[in-house]
Amino acid sequence: MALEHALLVSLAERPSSGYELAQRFDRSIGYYWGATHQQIYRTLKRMHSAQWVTCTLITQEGRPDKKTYSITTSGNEELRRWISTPVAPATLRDELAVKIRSASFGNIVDIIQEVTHHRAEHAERLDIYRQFAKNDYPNPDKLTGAKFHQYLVLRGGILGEEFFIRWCDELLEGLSPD
Amino acid sequence: MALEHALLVSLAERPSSGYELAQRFDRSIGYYWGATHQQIYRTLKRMHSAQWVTCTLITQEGRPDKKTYSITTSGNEELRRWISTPVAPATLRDELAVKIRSASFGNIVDIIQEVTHHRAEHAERLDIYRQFAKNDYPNPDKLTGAKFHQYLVLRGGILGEEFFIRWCDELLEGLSPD
DNA sequence: CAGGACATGTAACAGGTTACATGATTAT
DNA sequence: ATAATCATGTAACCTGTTACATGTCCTG
Repeated sequence: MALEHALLVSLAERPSSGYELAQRFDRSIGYYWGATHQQIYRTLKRMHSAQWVTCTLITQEGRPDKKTYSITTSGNEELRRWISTPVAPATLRDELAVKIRSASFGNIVDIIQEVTHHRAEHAERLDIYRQFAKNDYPNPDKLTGAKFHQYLVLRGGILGEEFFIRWCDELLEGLSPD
Repeated sequence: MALEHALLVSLAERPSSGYELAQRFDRSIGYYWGATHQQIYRTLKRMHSAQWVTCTLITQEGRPDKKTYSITTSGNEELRRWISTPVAPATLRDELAVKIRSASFGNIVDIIQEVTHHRAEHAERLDIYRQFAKNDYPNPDKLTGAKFHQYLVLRGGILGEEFFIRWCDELLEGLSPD
């Protein structure tokens, strides 16, 4: 399961609370592997039972207490083990495709509208990613190590949104409201 | 939920058994919305309770009996309703991205090998889709109706696999075994 | 004073995966 | 003989989503 390992990587980079991890999953990591805070809290608990992480309660004043998780030696081992274990290549899974296939059985105008909306959302995400690339990785050629790997993932996000937009454009070109 | 509606479209095209639907999900439909036979049987049962489909037991000789499902009027209504109800745009979800991000914490050679393997699988799928396009849709400009919509979905599959391959190429160019 | 940030959680449910089970016919 | 195709299912499990719950501090 990738969520556990995504959390392990995050914790290997720096110890964090569930709340902080959830925020990082909204930015950056979550761009290719989403998770809600509930999922994260639940998974952290399981990882704690497995002793992949330790948990320290930090009492704070003026703010709610928090729990800071850190990766353990056995968590690091698990991460290495997982990295060297092949996973299945991703498959596309877009509900829009199901709708396109059923276009003849419904209202074509509604479908065109929806494709337009999807295109806009993908374009918005692409914009965010490009901003991100510009601000955080201005000189990608000079990057090394973890930072460079993060950049490669961001590139995946950019190429992915470009693909979605191109497909939406083909759809809009092909579908006509007759 | 898209699986129900993908099955409704399939049944709107022609009445089928769960087994036949599972096969079509291996080909064509499953290229963008996968489902195992267990999922399909379970979902058909639910759809039957909802009266979106009718079920006829066909006794066969020399072969196991089968159940043929057909879409009902209320199933057609549900399909139309769903088509006109917006769904969220797809998000990418690739475990490979998680691995790339954790590349510094594991064996880089293993990761390069895995990217190579993913690239090969995506290239294989792309090949299949292109064959499919060539055989089943030789003159896309002249297509109309449902057949054209199917072609547009296949285009999505082709563009998607091209994207994955391009990303894998960037990864392989960027990652070096030091 | 309202709303957002901080911080963690329970509970119910929906959807997807994996393993196991059965059993006839046909092709190699 | 062995495997593949046809055909349907149960059961357990894992993952993901949605709603609800609590309570403080800070900012506008």
